[in-house]
Amino acid sequence: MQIHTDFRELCRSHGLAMTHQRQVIYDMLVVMPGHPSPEEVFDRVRKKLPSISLATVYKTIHTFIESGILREVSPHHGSLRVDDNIRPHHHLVCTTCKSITDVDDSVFEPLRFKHRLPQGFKFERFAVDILGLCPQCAAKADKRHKAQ
Amino acid sequence: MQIHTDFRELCRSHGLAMTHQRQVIYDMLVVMPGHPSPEEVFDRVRKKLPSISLATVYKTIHTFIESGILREVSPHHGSLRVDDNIRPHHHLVCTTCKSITDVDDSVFEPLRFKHRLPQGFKFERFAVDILGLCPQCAAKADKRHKAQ
DNA sequence: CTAGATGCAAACAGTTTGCGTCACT
DNA sequence: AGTGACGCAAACTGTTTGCATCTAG
Repeated sequence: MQIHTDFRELCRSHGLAMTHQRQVIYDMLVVMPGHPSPEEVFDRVRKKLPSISLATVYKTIHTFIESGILREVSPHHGSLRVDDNIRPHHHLVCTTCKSITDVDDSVFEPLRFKHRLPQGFKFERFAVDILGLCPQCAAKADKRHKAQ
Repeated sequence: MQIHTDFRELCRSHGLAMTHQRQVIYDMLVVMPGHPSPEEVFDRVRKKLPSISLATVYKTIHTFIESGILREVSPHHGSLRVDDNIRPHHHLVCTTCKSITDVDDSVFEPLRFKHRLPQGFKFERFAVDILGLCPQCAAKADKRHKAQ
């Protein structure tokens, strides 16, 4: 499923040091179904590496995310956010500052299924995040880029 | 923007008791832009209602969500979830048990913008959640429904 | 040899809970 | 009058940090 079969190579190509812990965490990650939380990863990695600490799992996952080896499922974990907008709409989400702005659902063509959903899933609605840089963060990134 | 202008009526139609705290929280909520967190709501409500407690704000927001007056922006707050799938895909999310399953992005026609995004927003990618009931939760809900 | 990774414990942030009191219906 | 809402403090869960030690490059 992954392009890199060799973890050592994967680390090198992303500028990361290769450690035993990282190897075991990564191997576990790609094998666990359903998008595990750090705690779940820790519980399983622990069985192979009894002395590992939860802090290391967190740090490693963040390192993987920053280097692009992994993604987080959603930019919205962290805190409950309230939506009082009852009209159909989607969210413009800044990947840097995490700000959320509404856009009307007419910004794009209605979503149309091409295939059936997996058997037994009872569809309710879509929630679409349009990820990118908000005007403020885009401007800052631009400046930083020019300065270099 | 809201259909109900009268909060007392809104409560009645959702089977909720009307209290001063709920009124102030609700008024604040619809006025605050950018999908505030409970803490942010608390900070502002406090200025009008100095004796209110954070716990009440949390309880009230949950009450509003359960009764359908509000929604949460995302079903994914709470804990970091890791995604090792580098292929374009979307997520089937169960609104009851919060389980997440991947579906290939070919389940529906590619998203096509109809209008431009707001000026200055630098688009990166979409993240689509397909919300509904997973097979297990759908089956349970069905049983419960028949039992009544 | 040295920068950076690990493990531990303590600190934090966000959220929930138990319980006595108070207020809507 | 009775059910449920409120306020407070304490408990909990998920996450981060500081620091001493160890290890990959």
